[in-house]
Amino acid sequence: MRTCLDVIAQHGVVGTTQRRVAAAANVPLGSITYHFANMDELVHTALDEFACSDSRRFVDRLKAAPTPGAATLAVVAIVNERSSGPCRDHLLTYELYTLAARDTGLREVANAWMRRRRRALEQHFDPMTSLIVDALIERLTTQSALAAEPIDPDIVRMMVARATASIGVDDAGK
Amino acid sequence: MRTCLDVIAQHGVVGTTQRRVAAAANVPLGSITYHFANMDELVHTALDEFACSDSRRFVDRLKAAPTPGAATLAVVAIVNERSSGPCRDHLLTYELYTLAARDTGLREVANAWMRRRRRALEQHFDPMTSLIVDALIERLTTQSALAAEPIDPDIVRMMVARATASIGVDDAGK
Amino acid sequence: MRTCLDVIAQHGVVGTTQRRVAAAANVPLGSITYHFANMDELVHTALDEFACSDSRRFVDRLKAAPTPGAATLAVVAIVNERSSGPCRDHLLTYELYTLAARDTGLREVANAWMRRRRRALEQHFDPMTSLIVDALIERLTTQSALAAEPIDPDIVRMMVARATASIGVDDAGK
Amino acid sequence: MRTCLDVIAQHGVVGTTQRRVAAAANVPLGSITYHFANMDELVHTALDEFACSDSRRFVDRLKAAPTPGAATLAVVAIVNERSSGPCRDHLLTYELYTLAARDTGLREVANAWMRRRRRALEQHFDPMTSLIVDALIERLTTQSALAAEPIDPDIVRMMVARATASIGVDDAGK
DNA sequence: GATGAATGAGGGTTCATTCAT
DNA sequence: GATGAATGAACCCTCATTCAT
Repeated sequence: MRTCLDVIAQHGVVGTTQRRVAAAANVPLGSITYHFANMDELVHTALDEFACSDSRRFVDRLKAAPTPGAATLAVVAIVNERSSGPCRDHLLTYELYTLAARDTGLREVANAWMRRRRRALEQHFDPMTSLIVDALIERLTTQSALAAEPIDPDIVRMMVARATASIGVDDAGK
Repeated sequence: MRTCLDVIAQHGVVGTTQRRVAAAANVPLGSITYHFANMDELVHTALDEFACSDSRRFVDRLKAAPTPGAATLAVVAIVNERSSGPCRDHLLTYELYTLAARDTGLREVANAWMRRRRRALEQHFDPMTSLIVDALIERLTTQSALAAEPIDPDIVRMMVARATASIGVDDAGK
Repeated sequence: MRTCLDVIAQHGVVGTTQRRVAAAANVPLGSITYHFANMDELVHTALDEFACSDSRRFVDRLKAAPTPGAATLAVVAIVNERSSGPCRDHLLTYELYTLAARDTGLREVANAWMRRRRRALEQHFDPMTSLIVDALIERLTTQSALAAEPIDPDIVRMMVARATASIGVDDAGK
Repeated sequence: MRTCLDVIAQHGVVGTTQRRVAAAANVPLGSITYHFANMDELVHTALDEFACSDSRRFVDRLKAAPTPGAATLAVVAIVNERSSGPCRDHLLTYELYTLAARDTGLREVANAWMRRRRRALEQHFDPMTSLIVDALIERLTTQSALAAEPIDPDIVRMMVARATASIGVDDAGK
């Protein structure tokens, strides 16, 4: 099952075939169609699991932060990790988005995923800031995935600080 | 050529075949392989053109804004339009991102696209704010594309205002 | 077992699979291969039973006729029933013929079936007439199964009368 | 195309696959699906052609007979040929019947075929006799195809004579 | 004895690509 | 230059059959 996600990450949904998954997982070809009625069901199940496990990691991380400041650092860490490491998660994220735009079933998966991330952020920040921070995380990840060189961690820190700082300012204004 | 983008938007890169494009464009099948060496080249060319024309519209729109306030309004308008209308542009955007994550050639196309958008924003905002605003635009667009109901325009206005407002505050602090 | 015949009648031998039979009979899939060594054996057994029960009905019916005239009426009734009702029997008959033409085992089944029918007729008619009547029954059944509208019962009566009448003439000549 | 009929005759519609037809015809596999949209279309087309050419031979033969007596001899000849030679035609006939019982498109093909045969007979005999003779032809053919040993030509002659003779008798009675 | 999970061969079909016209 | 007929590789999927339970 995780193998399927690896195949999707490597070849894209476009290049994900039963044969490739079966070969990568070292299981007979027939077992794929035996356990999953459809090719669609296979991809759906795999991406669903990805969305769940990925958001769980995200949520756990933010839950562990005691203060907004710590939460900010956690966000910075998340972005930096994604920027540096292999972009498997980022690739899968975009495959999910792309399919979700057309497949009603996956749409709810993607929605739930975004919702969970936002809720985790809202434990530390107000809703608007949370959405902005979430947007920033994704944008920075995308940028570093596409850019030739990784983003400077310092810049990431500054950007996240700026995005979260606005609350303080805003709250002060109230 | 534009027909190809329509096919991609409708069926995804996954479901884009020479036959479908040829049929949709009312051109003979052979002409596809005649003008484009590869299937990849066809998709590449089409998405390249999309990235150019889409960013051109974006840039023109911001260039027409005389003040940062007007630019803010322009951004709000852009988000609202994308949220309400058919999501063709959004679909193509994600197809582009997804392919770009794997295809070196398209990566540069996507990079250039993001760069152009950011530069357009930087005519009115500082670089960090620009990136945040850009992130916000994309996030809101994605959200409305996946959500069942469109986002409330008022909320969009408030969010963009918040994102752009931070500069003023920040600048004031300096 | 009767369920298997239903499946054959509905989908043809072409579309008869163990899964379909098992599902239709509400028995576990494994029980099919457990009781029948082969798929062929299953079909063979089913068609054999059909041939037996079908010819038994035919024979009983003719045996009940006291005179050649009553036998003629019985034949007319048989044709009319087959023409009007659901063509399950006719479908199975043709599946049997088609398979028998290639399968030696089923060939004997089909032969025995035709023999029994002929013998039943020969209780009332001479051999030649019996064969002609048998031929007529089948032809009329086929025709009504393929035709859009059922055959007029009156015509059936006349045709059968004509076919059987020849004996009288023949016998008179002797 | 004729090769397809050969494959059907040899393996039955059950065992007729694109690969087998392609191999038998010495054409590439792709050409099958290129020229025929469906597997069904292939079989339909092939059986249609068979029905046409077979009935044409039948019709031509009867048309060449100058008198009812000559027609009777022609019928006997037809039955005898079918009984002795390879049963290709008989096999195809039954495949056609079996499929026609379920496929609306082929049903018309089978109907037209039977109609043409009957019309040819009606040039020499009255309608009822024609139908009886037609039935007899088919029954004798079936019988010889399924029987171990071929039918005695003399018996065939007598049976056909009996079937056609009835008219004379009947007409005399009027 | 009875079951159903597992297998892999083979099915129809789609498709990018080639090349004679 | 432009076309579409032709090709065969590869796809998803169905299925009879096996065998551990």
